Amino acid sequence: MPTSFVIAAPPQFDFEQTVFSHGWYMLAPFEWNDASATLCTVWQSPTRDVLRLRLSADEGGVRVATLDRDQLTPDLRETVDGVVRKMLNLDWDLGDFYAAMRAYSGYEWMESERRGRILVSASLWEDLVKVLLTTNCNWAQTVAMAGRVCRLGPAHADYPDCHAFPTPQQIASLDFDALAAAVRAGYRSAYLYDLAQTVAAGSIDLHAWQQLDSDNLFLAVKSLRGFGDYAAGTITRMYGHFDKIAIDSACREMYANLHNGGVRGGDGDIKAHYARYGKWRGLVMWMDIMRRNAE
DNA sequence: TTCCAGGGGTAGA
DNA sequence: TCTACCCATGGA
Repeated sequence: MPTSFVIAAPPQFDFEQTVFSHGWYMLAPFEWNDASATLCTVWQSPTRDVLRLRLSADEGGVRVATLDRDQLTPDLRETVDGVVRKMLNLDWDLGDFYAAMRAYSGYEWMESERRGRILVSASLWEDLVKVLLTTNCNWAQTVAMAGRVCRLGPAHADYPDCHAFPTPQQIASLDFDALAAAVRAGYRSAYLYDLAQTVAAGSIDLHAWQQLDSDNLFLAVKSLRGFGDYAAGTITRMYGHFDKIAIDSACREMYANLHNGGVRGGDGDIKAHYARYGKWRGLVMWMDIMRRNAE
């Protein structure tokens, strides 16, 4: 029997706008159910229980159903609460963003549609892996590679096809050739293995990274092998810093068609265009990509 | 076959 | 700092 509870959300929160803030909802262990408008995921608790969580919109905020429990201990409920808050970035206050954007015509929809909140994974480690898997490949390949990585994670006791995302220790403990064959991520496999070993060895503290300011988080991500300006800019945006522009092929295509008459501009042109939005530039750029994709 | 996708590392200038 | 080239993978 499932049990559920509601997490209060800020007034600017919109569940589906957050879920669809980018393609993360398509990456395992996330799974969107269109008929029920629910986001399901599989999550491993600190005590190594593999649980299925189902998130949905609720009048009070977000309803969280734990499908494998008829009740939760206070400790487990607090931990689940924290993970869901993190995934939906419920602690972001976008009021200043909306207020700043009122000075620009053409962006009224951001506030009226309660856009700007971005879905992330249960852990920074998982987000780093997934960002790495977006580099230099199309989206279908990213989805496939993320699915294969997730299948290396711990399986649910009663649903063997349900896997939580693997921990760095689980990836690091694998033989590299076996990992590469299982994931089929090409040259990215070496970067994935490096990251897992670095985190597993305790050489970097990803919990501490989440307390860093924008510049230092950007530099920390860029210090990892396989992570450049795009990857670092994407991670900083997902973790609440918007003063960087993560330029990739989608950004260049969007800029050409939305702001430059169909003509491709240089990366410097793109940065110059978004500089007017100050500390919000990265979020405005991302919203432009989402708007372009929706056209 | 060739190109390229939600890029990054490296060598050489 | 900038450019050219290379890097596995898989779909178009």
